[in-house]
Amino acid sequence: MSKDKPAKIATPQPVRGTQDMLGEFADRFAHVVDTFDRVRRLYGFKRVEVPVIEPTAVFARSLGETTDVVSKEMYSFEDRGGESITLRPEFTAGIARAYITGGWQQFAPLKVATHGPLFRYERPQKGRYRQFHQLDAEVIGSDSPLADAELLVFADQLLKELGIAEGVTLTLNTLGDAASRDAWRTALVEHFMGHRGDLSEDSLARLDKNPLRILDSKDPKDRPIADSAPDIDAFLTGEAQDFFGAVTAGLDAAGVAWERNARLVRGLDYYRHTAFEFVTDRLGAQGTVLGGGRYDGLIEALGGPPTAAVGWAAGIERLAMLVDFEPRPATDVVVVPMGAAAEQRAVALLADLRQWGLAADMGYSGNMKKRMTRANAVGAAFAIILGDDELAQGVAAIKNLIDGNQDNVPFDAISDHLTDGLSRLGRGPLGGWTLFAPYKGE
RNA sequence: GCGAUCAUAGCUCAGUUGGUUAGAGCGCCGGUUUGUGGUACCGGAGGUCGUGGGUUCGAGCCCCAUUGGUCGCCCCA
Repeated sequence: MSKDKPAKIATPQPVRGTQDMLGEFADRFAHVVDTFDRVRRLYGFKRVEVPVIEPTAVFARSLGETTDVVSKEMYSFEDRGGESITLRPEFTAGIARAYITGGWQQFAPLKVATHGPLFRYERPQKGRYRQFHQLDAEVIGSDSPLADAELLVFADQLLKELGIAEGVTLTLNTLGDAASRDAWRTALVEHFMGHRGDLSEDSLARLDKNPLRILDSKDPKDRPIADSAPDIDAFLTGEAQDFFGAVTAGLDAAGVAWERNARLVRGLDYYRHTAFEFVTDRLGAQGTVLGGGRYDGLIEALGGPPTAAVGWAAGIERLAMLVDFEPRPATDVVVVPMGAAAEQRAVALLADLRQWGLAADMGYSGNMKKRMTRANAVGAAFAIILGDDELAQGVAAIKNLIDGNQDNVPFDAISDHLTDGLSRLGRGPLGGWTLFAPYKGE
């Protein structure tokens, strides 16, 4: 080992497509989750937690072996016991598995919500990560269109409370029941076969794997062929038609705006009937902010009893990017002690402030000037200055950092002084958010 | 898996056809103000120009490779 040139330690880089969040984006992220958690209670959805890892079969069987997610995007590995384990690429399959193995049939119809990290081995780009995060809501064990409608009204209210509903539209389609879907699929394959030569390369591959996906192809070559393809409407059974009608009637009754998009399909195999996406043009190539649909066949495909279910998921990062907000300053009051005696008294005062519900802080070190500078930098409304002079008089010097006024306040009047001052400034006593968007708080 | 594009200080960036000691703003530290922040002025620290090769008398700049970021295709939230 050389003494004058120690080998430089190479810092490990973060895994591609993962992100560290600090400051503003972390605040936005938390705000999305907080809002979801509040709204979800209004709709009676229970919080559930499910594992981040599942046996690979949970996803392979439910999403469809040929889907991209399963065939090339899963983080799978063998554990020490030789079992194939996969980091969840979505929530629905794991929740369906839990429903079966946990005996949750007894609670049907069951409304559950969760959120957390998901993993997909994809090329990162705007609004797309290898570890990403979703909000998720499911209604399991009901074949009523009221469940579909309720879920959509829930999603709509969530987006409104996040203040992003204006740039986002709900697009809706039906894939029909199994019989409708099969008949439609056959007709589509026939139609596309007739135009084989004119299809894009990607769509030729889709013709084998998932012909429905040709319908929403972005390739201009495909558009005329896709646009002239038959809609599902002609193939819908009477029941399927009634079902879709009931869903849209529910939306209309609840005042939720929607658009029919007959070209909207879903990539995963398990979807039936209702399929929907809330889309925006503000996220580059990633238009979908929240998506889902009905998946009546999934639980059976996992070996459970025939069970109807609907659900949706929303990308937290994508929502967080759309949210337009100003974080409220995190600290209201900063305590500035001078000298050892004052610091002891200040520690006691700091504990009181926090117990009164004020967002209060005190630096670990620094002279007065430094501490005042920091108090200002964090956006505090008040600095409480404690030195020997104040201790001798039994007062604290409280400086209003907004208008610069300073008062000597007896210790027993500090609480009232601060509370009054904060309310005059429009700051509530507890940490919260001041939003441009309508947000009513708890 | 494919394509485009970028990489210079903690951050955002400038760097002229290749030419001495690589610059700015912000931030940080110190001072003007040894008990007072936000404005102003003065000073300071901080960079092996992503990494490795090559061309050249000479490379931040040109060439090749590699890694990473960003954006797009596929697919998806």
